[in-house]
Formats: sequence, structure tokens, C-alpha cells
Amino acid sequence: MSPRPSENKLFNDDPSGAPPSEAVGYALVSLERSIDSADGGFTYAVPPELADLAVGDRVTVPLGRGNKPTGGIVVGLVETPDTKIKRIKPIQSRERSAASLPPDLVALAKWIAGYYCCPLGMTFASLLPAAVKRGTGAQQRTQVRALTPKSKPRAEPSEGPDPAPPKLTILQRAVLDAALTHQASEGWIDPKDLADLAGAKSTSPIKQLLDKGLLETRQHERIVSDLDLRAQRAAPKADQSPPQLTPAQATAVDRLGAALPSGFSVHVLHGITGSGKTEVYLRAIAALLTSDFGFRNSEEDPASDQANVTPSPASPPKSEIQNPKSPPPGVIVLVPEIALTPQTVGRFLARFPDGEVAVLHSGLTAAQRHAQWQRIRDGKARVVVGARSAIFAPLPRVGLIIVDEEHESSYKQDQLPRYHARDVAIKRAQLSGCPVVLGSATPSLESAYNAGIGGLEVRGLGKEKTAGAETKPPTSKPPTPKFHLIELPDRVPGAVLPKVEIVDLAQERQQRKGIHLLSHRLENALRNNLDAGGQAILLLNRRGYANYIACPDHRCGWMMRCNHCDVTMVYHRNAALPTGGVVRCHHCGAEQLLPQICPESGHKLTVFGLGTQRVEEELVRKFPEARLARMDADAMRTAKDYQTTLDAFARGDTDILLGTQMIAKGLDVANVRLVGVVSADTSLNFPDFRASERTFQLIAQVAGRAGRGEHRGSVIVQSFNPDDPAIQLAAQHDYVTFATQELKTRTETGLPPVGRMARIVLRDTADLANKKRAHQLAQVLHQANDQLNLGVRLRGPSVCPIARLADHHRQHIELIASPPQGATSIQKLLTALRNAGQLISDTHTAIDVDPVALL
DNA sequence: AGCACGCCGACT
DNA sequence: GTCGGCGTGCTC
Repeated sequence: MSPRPSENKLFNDDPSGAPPSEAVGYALVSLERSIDSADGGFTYAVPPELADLAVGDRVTVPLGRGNKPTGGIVVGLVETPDTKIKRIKPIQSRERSAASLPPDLVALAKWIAGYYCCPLGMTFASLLPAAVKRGTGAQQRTQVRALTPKSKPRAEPSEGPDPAPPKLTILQRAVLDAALTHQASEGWIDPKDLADLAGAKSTSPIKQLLDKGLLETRQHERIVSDLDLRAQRAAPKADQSPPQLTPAQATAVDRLGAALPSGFSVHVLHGITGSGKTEVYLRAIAALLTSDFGFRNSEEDPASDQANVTPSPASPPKSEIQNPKSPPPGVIVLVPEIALTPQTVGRFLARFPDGEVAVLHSGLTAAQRHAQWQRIRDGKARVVVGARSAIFAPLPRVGLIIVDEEHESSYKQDQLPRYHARDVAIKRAQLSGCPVVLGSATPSLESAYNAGIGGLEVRGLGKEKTAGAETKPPTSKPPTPKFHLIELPDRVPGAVLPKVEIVDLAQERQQRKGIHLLSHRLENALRNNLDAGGQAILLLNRRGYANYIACPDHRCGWMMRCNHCDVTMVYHRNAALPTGGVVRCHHCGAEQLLPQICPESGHKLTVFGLGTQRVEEELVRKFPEARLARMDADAMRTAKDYQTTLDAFARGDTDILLGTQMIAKGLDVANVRLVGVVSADTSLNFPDFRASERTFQLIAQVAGRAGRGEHRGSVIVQSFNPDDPAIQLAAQHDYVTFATQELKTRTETGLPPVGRMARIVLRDTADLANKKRAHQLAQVLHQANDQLNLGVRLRGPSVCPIARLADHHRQHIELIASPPQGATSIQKLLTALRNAGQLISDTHTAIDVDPVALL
């Protein structure tokens, strides 16, 4: 094949700047550059040979003086371009169709770019894996199939008509039969596979058949990848059949089953730890896969009012994504990255056919990711299990979305685009007209609020309708919870909630000399548990040995801080070093040897505070015979370490597993009878309005690891604040009371989820210039806020809780909006400034809508 | 993001 | 007198 000449001509003959006369239309192309234009892209002329260009196609266009070839996504097609555009260049070429995006993902990207204040091109960069763009691992393969007269009638003039079948050897006959058999089910096949199928040792009989004109070939793109999901399939257990459902599970499955054909809806699945949420997911997925109901969009548009999801003006008309001849629906299952273990994936693989499941996570190689992506896009894999970015899985049609452990803050991306996968999931479900399930034992307060947990009256549909300009026709609906609540209040039969005990560390310290990170109570419980042959989990949400290195002289008061950040350095022990260890900054990674004396007063330095290393040391001292494993970011270098450690623990080869929050999720080991929280205060003392919520979640989640077998589990929580409601209520397994109280506080303070929030962080190596810019921006924000009469509360600029990070001084401005129109007013304010070019997210400016971290 | 234009210091 | 520093602004 020779290159099409017209392409080159279009690209070259452009001296006058006039659009080529042969343009058949114009396309709005979002470029893979950080260009933030209001309409989302640049206009290019569509050359005749690309007359069938569609939204979602990936194209190469000339950009700038040098007409540098630049990649982009077609986000719109128009007949006549905007007259304000001086010059319109033609699209250079279209990329392979395998790298194009389904139209619903284009609509989703537009929403994300608008809502999270991120240039559309960057949003696409995050949506479309680089491996897919580059075509990593793609190889052209020759495939064959039997040539039947129907499939390709071809005149063979040299041989003339062949009424009699040519003579075939036995092997050739076998190959042809195999090809015909295969063709009935699958079609094309690799020559090597066909030879294997026919029992031939080489492909030479295939060549013979090709020469005889009985087989035909084609070139087919295939992605070479060594990811074999079958290897991850869960080991066959004794009970291969799905377990009997509890009544609550059965009700949950029924309700989700009823929702499947009914368009968009949101369901909060609040199921305590061990209540069998995963089984509910599996049943709902099975129901979806076997269903044959038609495509249906939601009649109303409730997503527009949900706490974190507001419609963008770019929301497509329903007809744009409606497709009368829909492919069979698939499902996306989001799981926190940390929980994406072979065990988790194995449960899905064990229940659904190998070929139907695809897995997406950060550990895949580029070629593996590409291969998974393509299987999803081609409709081969209908069950997608993956971490945050799997919400962008290119399923031809989405019929169900599940967000497991929806409260997990790791669903929020901390780089551009700063999206929250849970909220994107809700938006995608709305665009696809399908249900979304948010599952958790400790739902985020956002979900609790929207589902009516805690008895708060959610601002209903009616009220918000009156607020914005782009509202829907008024409804007479009374204010009702926007999300449906499904509860699994009991553990599956045989499992009982553990008993939780709180140990007052202040009291302990009075009664006992010396430094003990493990209280008497916890120590005794560990001893008894060991003697009884039980396993234990110890949680401490802090790495290292000690997090303060300070001068013991109170008059001096020197404390070791990072040279580049405004935080204290953490001591990490390393016996191999002459100083006994290093000090490390957990924010910028700076590291140096542990200093011995105070640089100010010359006293010998002391270390205090606690970390996993120090607990490990104490455990070794107090339980020398116990088999101990430490699991934190320092001890786990690779994903494999993590797996090995977990496997050993699951096998019972480890008595005590000590670790940071990475051990709090998903671990399901029957023999864990004791869980200890070494310090509940680390998360409680965080300068963040969500500190209580995080503490409750952490304790409840880790407590859920205990007593999953026949023995009732026990949990010991150590704290200097034993009376704190978050700790008390977690100990009582009382999520609803906690949520009720916390939502009351949030209502009083106007904080999320009742109010809405965005945060702008400005950073610069020059402190003064940074402050100045922050004040200017705040002023502009105030002006626009007053002019548009939006009523957004503006706080700051003020110094961030971490005032300096990696040599950059940091200022922030907080935007808070209260209901009823809070949902939209922040976005209106940000969009107004963005379109006026006064708010650009760049290296100095980070805009975080619905922030989860406020440091 | 690139890449160019543009206006001020140390060099052949 | 130039080479080149990276500040500012534009790309359909």
C-alpha cells in the first residue's frame, strides 16, 4: 500500500492560510497539550478521505508555525467553523481505529474537564493509556481460515475451473477439517494454533493448503501480552458452588436486579465487615451478564443534584449516546489499588469465564494494559476489575458500575485531573443510564448524606431545581434521599462481630515505668492469643522508628526539620549504619544520616514518637518466639513482597502481622483472633475536618479483620483520647450514630458533604511573590463572586498546614458553598474565571475540587 | 506542553 | 559587536 497522496497535499499546500477547498466539514480537536480553551479544542478542516470521521477518533493535526504533528481527540463535528478563527489547517491523518474512544467516554471527559477544572486534553491523556496510544505490543499477525466459495469467490484463470477437489494428504485433510470446525465458532485462527489443533507438528501443511487455494489469509493486529489471568484464578475450594445467601443479601441482590433494567440509579450498599458484600456484587454481575434487556436511559436526571456530581453545560443530549442496536452490557468493578490482589481478582475469575474478565491496575506492563484495554473495547471482556482509572474502561456499553470500599480516599487522584473515581462512576452511570453501587462497611459521609443515613434531610430535587439556569423542569417530588440505601446489617452465618476494648494510654503511662508502645492489656492479649495458636494483626498508621528528633534541653527546643519542607524528619533505624539509622522526610524523600548532637546547643539528641519499626523492636523483645512480619512502604519494596507477606500470613506461617493502613483492608484470614490498634491518635490529631471520619473508618475496617473464622475476635484500641466519639462509636460498631453526629457537626460548620468545597493551592520557591499572587487571585475571586452573586464563602489566602514542600512555599484559598445552590455555584465561579483566563492550573496553581486532603 | 520571540549580561 | 539566559505568549 502506498501513502495516500492527498494527505501530503493537504498538509503542504497551505501558503495562503485559506482552508483547503475540498474540506468536507470541520472538527473540534482536543489536543494533547496543556491548552485550556473554553470550547475544549481547536478547529481543523476535515479532508474528504476522512469524511467518516467520528467523535472519539484519535487524529494527528499540524500545530504551530512548524506544523508540528500533534495528537488529539475529535470532540465535536461542525459544518461551519467559528468566524473568529483566523486560520484553519486540515487534519493530517487519523490514527488506527483501535486507539479511538467510545463517544460516552468523550462525554465523560468533557464533564471531568469542566467539573474538576482541568484542560480537556490532559483529561484525555489520563483517560487513554499511553500504551494504547503508542500501540505497545501491537503486532501484525497473519491469520488463516478455510476459503469457502461464499467467503471469497475468486477467479483462478491460470488453473481454470476446478470441479474436482484437489488431492490432499491426510495431514492436509485434518488441517482443513480443523479450520472448518474452528470457523463455525470463532473464524480466523493463527497458523500455529491451527497446526496444533490438527495435530500437525509444523505449519507446512497449512502452506500447502494456501497454495492450493483452500485457505485464505489476513493480516490482523494482535497485542502480545504475557498476562495470563487463568493463573490468578482462585484455588478451587471445597465449596465450588456459590454460597447460600443470607436474607439481607438476597434482598440486596433482588433490589439491584430490579434496578438493572431501569436506567440510572445510585445504591449505597452499607454492609458491615464480613457481611458478604462481594457475594452481592457477584450475583448482580451474573444477573447483568445473563440479562437481555434493552438499553434505557433514565427519565429524570437525579445526578445533577448529588453531592459531588453536577451536570456540566457540556452534558450531551441523550440522543447522542443512545444507540438502538446496543452491544451486550458489561460491568466495571472499582477496587482500591491496595486491595487489587490476586485473591480479589481470583474471586471474579472463579465465578465468570476467563475470557469475560479483564483486569486493570498499576502493576501491568504497557503491553498487558494495552491488551486488556483492547479486549474490553472489543466487547470480549465484559467484567472489568480495576483500580481508580478503570472507571475509564472502554466498554462498548456499561450496564452496571460497582465501587467497592467507596469511602477510600485513594479514589481521589492527587494529580491532574484531580477526579474522584466514585463521583466519576456516578456520572458515568448517569451517562450510560445504568445503576451504580457504592459499597462500604463505613460509607463516606458524602454517601451517607445522600442515602439518608443519619436522618438528615437531604436537600431534595425540588429545591435545587430553582437554583441554577440549566435546571430541568420542576418536579413535584418531595425531598427524598437521592441514593437508595441497601443494608447488610449482619455478618454471614458463623461470624460474629469482635469485642472491642479501648485502652487509655495516659492511665497506662502513669502505672508503668519505661516506654511501652504495647500496653499491659495488649501485651497480655497477644500472649494469650499466641499461646492459643491464634494470629494477630497490629496496626500503626505511621512508618519508621520515631517521628521526632529533638534536643532534650527544653530551653533549646531544637527539633529536626526537613531542609526543603516544613515538616519534622522521621528516624528510620538501620543497624548496618554507624549512626544506627537515617532520618527521612516523608514528603520530599530527602534523607541524611542521623545526627548525634543538637546543632544549636550541642546536647546529645533524643528521638521520640512512634512508628512501625519501633513497635517491631518491642515485639521482638517481648515475643522473641513469635513469627513476625512488618508490612509498610519501607519493608515492601515491590508488589511481590506484599504478596509474599500476605500469602505467608494467610497460610498461618506468621503469628503477628504488623503494618500501616495497608493491612486494614480486605485481609480475610480466618485465624485472626486479635487486632490491635497501637495508636488511634495518629489519624485523630490530623489538622483536617475529616480526622474523625478517618479514625472511625480505620478502626472499623481493621477491627473487621478479626473473628472471621470460628473464634470470636477481639480488638484492642490504644489511645490518649479514649473518650473520643469516633473511637467510642467504632468500638461499639455503631456507624449510624457516628454518621448522624458527624453530619450534624458538618451541617453546623457548613463543611462537606453539606457544604461544597474547592481549594486552590499556590506554590512558589519565592515566598513573597507567592503570597502576592495568592492575594491577587483571591481578589479576582471575590470580584467575580460578588458580580455573579454566587454567595461562595472565600477563606484565605492563608499558609497551608504544610507551609513549605520540596522548597516551595504554599498558600491556599478555600472556596466553600452552602446548599441549596452550593453544588453549582463553585463550579460557576471557577468556570467564569477560567474562561476569562484568570485562573489557569499550572506549575504554580493547583485547583482541587472536592478535596480530600487539605495539607 | 513546546516553541518562538524578545530584551538584558559575559564572551570571541 | 554577538551568543544565549529563560520570561511571556501563542498555538485552530
